[in-house]
Amino acid sequence: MKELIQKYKDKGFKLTPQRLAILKFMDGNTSHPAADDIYRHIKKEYPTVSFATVYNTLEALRDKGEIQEITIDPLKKHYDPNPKPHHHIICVKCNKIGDVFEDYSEALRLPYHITDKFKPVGNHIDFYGICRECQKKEKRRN
Amino acid sequence: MKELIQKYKDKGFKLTPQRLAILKFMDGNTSHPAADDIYRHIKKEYPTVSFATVYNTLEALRDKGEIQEITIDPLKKHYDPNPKPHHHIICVKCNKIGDVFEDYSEALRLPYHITDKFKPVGNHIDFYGICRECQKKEKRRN
DNA sequence: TTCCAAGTTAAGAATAATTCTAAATTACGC
DNA sequence: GCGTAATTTAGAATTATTCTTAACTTGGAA
Repeated sequence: MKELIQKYKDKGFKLTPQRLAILKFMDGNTSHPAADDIYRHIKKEYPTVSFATVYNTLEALRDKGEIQEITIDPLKKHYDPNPKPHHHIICVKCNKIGDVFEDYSEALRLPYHITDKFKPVGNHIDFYGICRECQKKEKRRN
Repeated sequence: MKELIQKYKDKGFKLTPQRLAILKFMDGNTSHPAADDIYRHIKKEYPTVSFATVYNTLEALRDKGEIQEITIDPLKKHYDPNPKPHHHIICVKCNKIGDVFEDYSEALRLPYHITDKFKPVGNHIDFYGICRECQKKEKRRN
C-alpha cells in the first residue's frame, strides 16, 4: 500500500483519494473491469465521484503504461492492471475475460508484404471460448 | 452479380434493393468499413435508407457466417466480407485496417490451465502497426 | 506553515455507436 | 395477383465515452 503510493508519487502522479481508491481496486485485480464496474465500486466509498474521474484516471494510467486497455469485448473497453504484454480469452456467452500469459511472440511473425506496409509495434491475441459456468448452463438447457 | 443474388436467395435471405446495395458494396471490399461507412455509401443510391437497415443486414449476414465483425478498433466495429478466418493489423495512428492471411493456428495452442476453464472456440490476432502514410507524416514532423 | 500554480474533480451536457419501436412497405411463394 | 412474414423507415432510446467549466486539491516553494 505504501509502495503503491510511493510508486505513483515518484512518477509525478497527483494522488487524490479518488485515484487512490481506483488504484487500490485495480491493484492485482484480474477481473478485467470496465469503466462502469470501477465507477460503481468507487461510488460506494465516494458517492459523488464522477465518470469523468474514472475515465481521466484510467487514461492517465494507460498513458503511463501502468494499465492496459483491452479491446476484445465489442460492447466496451476493459482494463487490466497488469502492464506486462499478454493475451486474453473471452467467454462468447457471458463476456467474462481471462488472462493468457503464454508467450507466442516467436510464432507471430508477419510476412514481408505486410511489414512492407505497416511497421509492427505490437500484437494481442483474442481467444474466444465458453467458460465453465456457461458450459454448465448449456448442458442444463438440453 | 447474378451469382451473388442466387447465393443469398438459396440461403433464404430476402433480397431487397437496399440489401443488394450493401452486398454489392461489401463484395470483395478489403477496406474493413464500419457501419457508418456503409450507411454513407448506400445513402447515395437510397437516400432514405436508415441505420437500422444497415445494422439489421450486417447482423443477418454475420449470423449467416457471410461476414465477420471485427473488434480491433476501440471506437467501433468494422466489417469484413471475407468469412475465412484470418487476422488483422491496425494502424495505431489512423486506424486503417489490413488483412493478415498468415496461418498461425498451429502455434496458438492454449495451456491446460486455460482449456480447463474455457472451451476454446476460436481466436483472432490484432496486430498493431504504423502504416506507410502515417510513417511519412511522422518523418515530416521531425 | 502557508501560499499558489497546476492539475484534478464533479455535474451534467455533448457526442457517437448501436439498438429499439411501431407503423408502413415489400418480397416472394402460392 | 394475394397474403403473410420479413423488412424498412424515422426517430426515439440506450449505452459508452468525451467534453466543458467552475470549484477544489495536491504538493512543491517560500
